This record gives sequence, structure tokens and C-alpha cells, in this order.
Amino acid sequence: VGVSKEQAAQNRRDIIATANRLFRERGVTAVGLSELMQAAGFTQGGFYNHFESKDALVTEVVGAAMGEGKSEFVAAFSKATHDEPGGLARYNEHYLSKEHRDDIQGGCPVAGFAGIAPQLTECAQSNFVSGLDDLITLIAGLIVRDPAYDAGQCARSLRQQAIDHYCKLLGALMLSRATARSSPQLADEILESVELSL
Amino acid sequence: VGVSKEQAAQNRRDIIATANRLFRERGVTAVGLSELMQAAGFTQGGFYNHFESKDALVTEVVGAAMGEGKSEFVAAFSKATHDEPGGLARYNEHYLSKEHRDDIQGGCPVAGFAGIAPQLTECAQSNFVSGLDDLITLIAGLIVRDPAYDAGQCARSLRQQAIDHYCKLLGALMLSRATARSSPQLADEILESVELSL
DNA sequence: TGTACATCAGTGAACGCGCGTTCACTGATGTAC
DNA sequence: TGTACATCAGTGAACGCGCGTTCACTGATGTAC
Repeated sequence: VGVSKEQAAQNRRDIIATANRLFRERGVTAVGLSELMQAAGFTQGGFYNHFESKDALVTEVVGAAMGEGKSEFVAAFSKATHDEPGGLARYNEHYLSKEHRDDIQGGCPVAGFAGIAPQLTECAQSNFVSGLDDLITLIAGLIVRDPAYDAGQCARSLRQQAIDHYCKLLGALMLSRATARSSPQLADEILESVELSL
Repeated sequence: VGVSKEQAAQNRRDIIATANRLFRERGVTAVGLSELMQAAGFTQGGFYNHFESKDALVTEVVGAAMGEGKSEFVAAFSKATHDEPGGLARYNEHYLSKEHRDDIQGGCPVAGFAGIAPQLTECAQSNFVSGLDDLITLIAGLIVRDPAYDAGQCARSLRQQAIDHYCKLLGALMLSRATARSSPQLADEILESVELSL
């Protein structure tokens, strides 16, 4: 068939991007390689030109999703707000928005994979952990620049506060997603009941 | 083969209990009916004497798990502490303990199924939602009996506070479970970094 | 109380199907001369 | 710059396997008389 090296690399990225969407939406196990390749615009046989196995793909998908998530975070909340203080509030608002809740295919990759992370391969889970660690650090960066942050009250480290803060965001998002289809009312109520303080 | 009605009912309960464990640990899709029935001590053909389909089983499992979770909560934290105020603190401590984190097969059913709840059948998710709603109410009951609870500061309803509180517990538990295998250190750090205030 | 029979939980083989994976083949890309 | 050839991404058929589900059969339970 014949395809340039750049085109092949792009196709590889397309497969990963498609898998990222499908895996988050329906679960890794529920998505077959045949369906995946078809959704990405190829026939199923080509899969093994790019990946050694389905497990290897999953590992790459998690790694890529975490990397993209980090880049997007930096662009939207760290870089953009480097000289202005409202980054944390904007992140909170975005994270707990209905748009983010309804965008399971996209959005925060930690929230997208946390539910199945216990069942991931060691390698894939390791990519998850690296991305999570980066996110914690980035959130700590937002906290320290927040006007409400009081460096004096430091019984807890900045990192502890970042973890604490993120746990609540994650819990609310996952719970809202978990209930969205059966009870949209409860799903919305969850997002609205969470209070983010420093 | 012949089995009494009571025995048959018990066998049904055994299948549900086994499925509850296996589904939480490995995911619904990853557990086959053949494996499930064998784990419960039966041959696979018998499954359809008890359930109409795998989906029907999942619905029952979620419902049963939520019901048990509620009973256990009431026995351990509501009833036992009806006349003493430390129920909320004890619940927090239990929820964020390493034992609870490591017990994915058991423990809180909301945490056990929240990750896959978006992919559940409407019926199964509906059972999930009912159980979650009960849990929120029970936590609200603990909050109102907590010494630190100040009825005067009521900008937020008791229910809002319960949701807020539970989101953080859930987020921390799920994140700790998500990272436990690859980074036990981070998993422990998450549990220890969460601060529960009223 | 004792016998005859319907019920139905449990067995284990079988069904079609889609899974992850392999393979022989194609043909444009991209290098060697 | 032009020709010859190796590479390798993509194709599509095929592999064995385990999936969810069905079925004919067994035999103790539990009811009817």
C-alpha cells in the first residue's frame, strides 16, 4: 500500500488518540482491536505494525493521555496565569463544570483512568502515577499563587494541600459521572455541593 | 441433582457474593461466567437457572452490594454511635485506612463500583444511585451528631456538607487504590494528606 | 403414612461469535548505485 | 538525475480460544392423592 514515514507516524498517533477516546468511554476490555482499528480508519491487521500487543497500546495510551493532560493544564492554568492569581479558582470551576463532567472521552486523564487504574498493567499504571505526580505539583503551583494561600499556617506542606484539594475535585467529578445517566439531578447536585477552600 | 429450595436460594446468594468480589477486583467485563460459576463452586450451565443474563446479574450484584454496605454502615457507625458523638471521625479513619484501601473486593461499594458506574446498565446504575443517596443521608446523620458541627453557620445544607465530605473521602480512596501497585509510597501519601474538617 | 409424579437446581456438552494475534501478500516509499 | 531494489505500513483472511448463551438430561425435593 505504501505510506510515508510521517504518514505512518501520524496514523500511529491517530490509533492512540482513538483508543484514548474509546477506552475512557467504554472501558479497555470492552473495546476490541477490530473495532478500534476500524474507528481509526484502518483494517485490523495493521495494528501489529504499530504495537506489540493490546497491553502495550494501553500503556502508550495512558502515557500519551497523561502527557497531553499536563500540556493542556500548563497552557490553560499555569502559563496563562503566571502573573495573575486566579488560576486555582479557574481550574476548580473548569474541573467541576458540567461540560467537563460530560466529556468522559476527553478532559482530565487522571479522572478518565482512575477507575480502571487498579487493573492496569504495572507499566501502564506507572505512566498513570507519573502523570498524577506531575498534576499534584502543578496544582501546588496554583495554590501557592492563590491570594487566599497563607504561607504562615503551614501545618501541612504545599504538596499535602495539593493532594487534599485534588482528591475532592476527583471524587466529585467521578461521582457525578457515575450517576449522570441514571440521575442527572444528583449528578448536578454533586458538582454544586462541593466547596473548594484553601 | 436435586437441591432444597433453601439451598438453591443460598447458592444464588453465593453466586452474587462471588461476583461481587470478582467484579470489583478485576472488572465486570474481565470476569467470564464460566470462571465465576467455577469460583462459586458450580458448573457454568447452572447460571441461567438463577439469572436471565450477565447484565441481570450485574444489576443484582450492585444492588446487593449497596444494600450490604448500608447495613454495615448503620451497624458500625450510625447505631453504635447513636448516643456518642465520634461516629464521623471513626468513619473517616476507617474509610482512609490502608486496610480499606487494600480491600478492593470488599469495603465501600460506592468506591468499588464508581469507576465503572458510567458503563453500567441503566438498571444497575440506578441501584448504584439509590445506594449512594442512602450513604449521603447516613453521612449527614454523622455530621449532625459531630461535636464540631455548627448548625449556625448554615450557608450550606447538611446534605451539601455530606456530599462535599464524601467526595473527598471517595477521591482519596480511589486515587490511593489507583496507585497502590505501582507506587505504594504515593498511595499511602494520598491517604495521609487528606484532611477532614467540618 | 406411603406411593406417584411434577418441579426445577444442577450438569456438561454444544452453539455461534468476536476476541487477540498471526500471516502471506501488496505496493508506494525511500535508499543505493 | 534515473534505475533497481529493500523496506515496511497497510490489507484481509485465517488461527485457536474463551465468551455469553442454549439445551437435553439427571435426580433429589416437595407436592398430590
